[in-house]
Amino acid sequence: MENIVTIAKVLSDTNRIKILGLLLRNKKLCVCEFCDTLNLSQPLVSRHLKQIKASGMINSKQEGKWVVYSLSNTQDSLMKCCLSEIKKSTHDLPSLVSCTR
Amino acid sequence: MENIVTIAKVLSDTNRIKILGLLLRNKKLCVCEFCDTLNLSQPLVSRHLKQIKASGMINSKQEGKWVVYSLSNTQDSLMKCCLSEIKKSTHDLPSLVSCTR
DNA sequence: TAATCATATAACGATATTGTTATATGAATT
DNA sequence: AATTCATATAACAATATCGTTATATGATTA
Repeated sequence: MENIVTIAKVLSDTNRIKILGLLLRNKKLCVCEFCDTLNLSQPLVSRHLKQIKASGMINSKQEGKWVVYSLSNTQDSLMKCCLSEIKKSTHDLPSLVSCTR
Repeated sequence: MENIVTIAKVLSDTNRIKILGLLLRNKKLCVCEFCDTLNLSQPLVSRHLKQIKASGMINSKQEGKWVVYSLSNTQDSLMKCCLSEIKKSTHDLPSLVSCTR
């Protein structure tokens, strides 16, 4: 039951859905790519990423100056189901503003 | 995307999960049965039911003195997936305290 | 029609969440 | 070593949510 609540809390915010939607279409993304693509402030994105990560849905890795986030490859059936729903419902996200440095 | 957020908000509270869990095992239940079975106050249950109903997951019907709630029969794939998860994770709910009048 | 029963709503305090601005940290570059 | 770049954290106001107590509503029963 706690697992459901945990996932549900992650998915109960539009910006976090968008972040996950972007990750479904791009293997790995750094923080500034979320910011620039979704037009969200950097601290806001950082905190959302932290919340999502706490649920186990994504993980992060330092790569040079950047911290790169990607989807965890989960076996959890609810997560898989939710991710497929997110993919369907985020087809209209702005196209990626890449971090080119 | 709003559909996901709507469902997620419903599922982001343990008591609402329990309410749905009870409804998965009992076709129709009146408010006092939720209260007595889950040991929750009547106003709290009423409000949770109202929130769940607003999402379309359940519906209600006046039956004499009672208002009886039941699951909507939805085609929504996310809802179906979530309900099946809730069923799995609520196997340990207290046994129903029926309304006997 | 008055009383009772079942449910809904209102009002409240406590806590959580969101987004903002300011600042800290930590890695790379100069 | 100092600066710059990318990210994280802190502090804050605004809003939302949870659970409680008190009360209103609406249907049944006496």
